[in-house]
Amino acid sequence: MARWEPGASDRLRDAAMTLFDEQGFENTTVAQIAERAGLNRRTFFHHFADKREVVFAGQDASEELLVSAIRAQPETVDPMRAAAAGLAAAADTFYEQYREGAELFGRVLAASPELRERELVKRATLAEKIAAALRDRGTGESAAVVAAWAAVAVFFVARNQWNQPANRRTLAELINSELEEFLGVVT
Amino acid sequence: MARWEPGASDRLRDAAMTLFDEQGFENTTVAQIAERAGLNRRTFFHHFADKREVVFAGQDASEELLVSAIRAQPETVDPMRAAAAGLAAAADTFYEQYREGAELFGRVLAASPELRERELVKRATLAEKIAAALRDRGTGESAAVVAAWAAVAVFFVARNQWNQPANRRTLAELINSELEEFLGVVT
DNA sequence: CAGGTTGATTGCACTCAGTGGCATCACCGT
DNA sequence: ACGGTGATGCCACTGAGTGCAATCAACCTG
Repeated sequence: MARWEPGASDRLRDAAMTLFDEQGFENTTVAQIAERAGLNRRTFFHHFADKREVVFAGQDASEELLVSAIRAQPETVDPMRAAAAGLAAAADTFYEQYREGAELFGRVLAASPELRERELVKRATLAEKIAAALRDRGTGESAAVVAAWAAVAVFFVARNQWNQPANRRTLAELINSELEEFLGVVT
Repeated sequence: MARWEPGASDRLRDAAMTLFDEQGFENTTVAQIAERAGLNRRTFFHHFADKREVVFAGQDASEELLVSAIRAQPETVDPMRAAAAGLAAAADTFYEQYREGAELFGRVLAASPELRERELVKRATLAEKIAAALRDRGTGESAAVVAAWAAVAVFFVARNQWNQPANRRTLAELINSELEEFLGVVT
């Protein structure tokens, strides 16, 4: 077996997710992950900053899309609808084909407080990006931050519903209906 | 010196905050904190679950107040205003007297990504409590979560402004003005 | 006051995450 | 063939967090 097998990151990620699912995040050591991927422990840390990051690998790919979708919204659309439209666009392109992966991801995440903590960082950076895009559209400094966090909350509420096995609606649909439900109660 | 000096937790917390401020969070070891507090390293972990928790010690004291203030709001008040009123009430009682402490807290937090990550967990549990209180008032399941996160965002935006040295307004005032600015742009 | 109970503190040994430095290897262009 | 580049491997080290058992101060009870 050649030492230079391609796709080291992917192999590490697959090994990690499988082990996390089987044994739990805390009961899995980085050494085990590396061994299953046929790599060295040290190599794991060349690919991922820490043990938690491997779970979220490649999730920022959708973010330029998100931001440009927000910018593409007409000036007349209010900030929350603009942000939600961006999230729905990103969801359509990147989420709909991942149902199986999303289930595994959700299961692993739900089982580990440490991973849920890290996910909150992802939420926060997402909210920051959205807020910046909203500011560029002319929304006030503070209102942009609040609207961004509200939109992110809409997104995650929708994603939870989308992850339920019984669900048959698309993520974008769920985002829009959650958004309207929220806007309905605050006016 | 008796071995049984009272206030071990407080001493540990003071030692930790001072050291974090002087040297940074990552450059400070638990052993240093314990030594400065005149205690053993192991004792630190009997008082705090981990090195990050010491920074947030005693912050949940205001949460019953928050929840009861939300419940005390008239039925006619919309969810976001109810949540913000609760936050303002908690702010009035617990924050206004801590200006100096809040500055130190803010400085330490701003200097450490690890601590900001942990703070997001605090935000999330706060949002959960608010959402539960809103549901009890009759707000729909999903809208309650979104409104809660939006209210929490309002709170933290306001707290950031309140922490600025130039600021002269109370935290409750800032919460209300940020809230109205947000509600103004989403309608 | 002796003796027992309780809870806070201590000490030790251990696992494991994460890091720094350096060697090694595969591959690519010339 | 040769030098460069980047991915991988090895080793040793620091420090967080844990499990377990011993110790000690204070308090209670008879």
